[in-house]
Amino acid sequence: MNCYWLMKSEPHVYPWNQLKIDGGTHWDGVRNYQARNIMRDEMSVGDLVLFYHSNCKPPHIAGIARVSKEAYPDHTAQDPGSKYFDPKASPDNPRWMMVDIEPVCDLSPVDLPAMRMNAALEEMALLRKGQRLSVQPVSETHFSIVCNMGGLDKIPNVI
DNA sequence: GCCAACGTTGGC
DNA sequence: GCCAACGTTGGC
Repeated sequence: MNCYWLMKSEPHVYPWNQLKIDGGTHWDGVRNYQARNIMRDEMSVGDLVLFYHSNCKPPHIAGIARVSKEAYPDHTAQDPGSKYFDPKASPDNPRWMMVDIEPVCDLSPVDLPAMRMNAALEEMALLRKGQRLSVQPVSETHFSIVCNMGGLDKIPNVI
């Protein structure tokens, strides 16, 4: 079972700094089945997450988070006032799930061009053409390399 | 702002 | 179950 992930957020929607201020958050609003299935079926408490800022210049990984709660129904799907409302979601069939994450440590930003220039990251899902998944698996090797590029000597030890 | 690459929807 | 139309993502 994979233990390393990458999750995307647009900094003007929910930036890394906000996660640090909040001390943790529920990852609501994922409306893609593949991403949902990863959260629902594969993520465990303690798994580490690269927190990626998309849709900014340059896109970059800003920090490391950890999964602090396993998947449970995303209540925003059943809230007509939410922009994530889904009329097909119900208490019987919540349809969408989320996990909780909390910050672990900062990285000095690892930006996308730098990652593209690193041949060892060539196979990383994030760098593959057309890859849009907002929640994606990362191999331990790739995770470790990104940690190094972000100024850490190794993957942080987290329970 | 453009647009390629996806994913989803819904008529048939 | 096919697939055209449409919507979204997200780098550039």
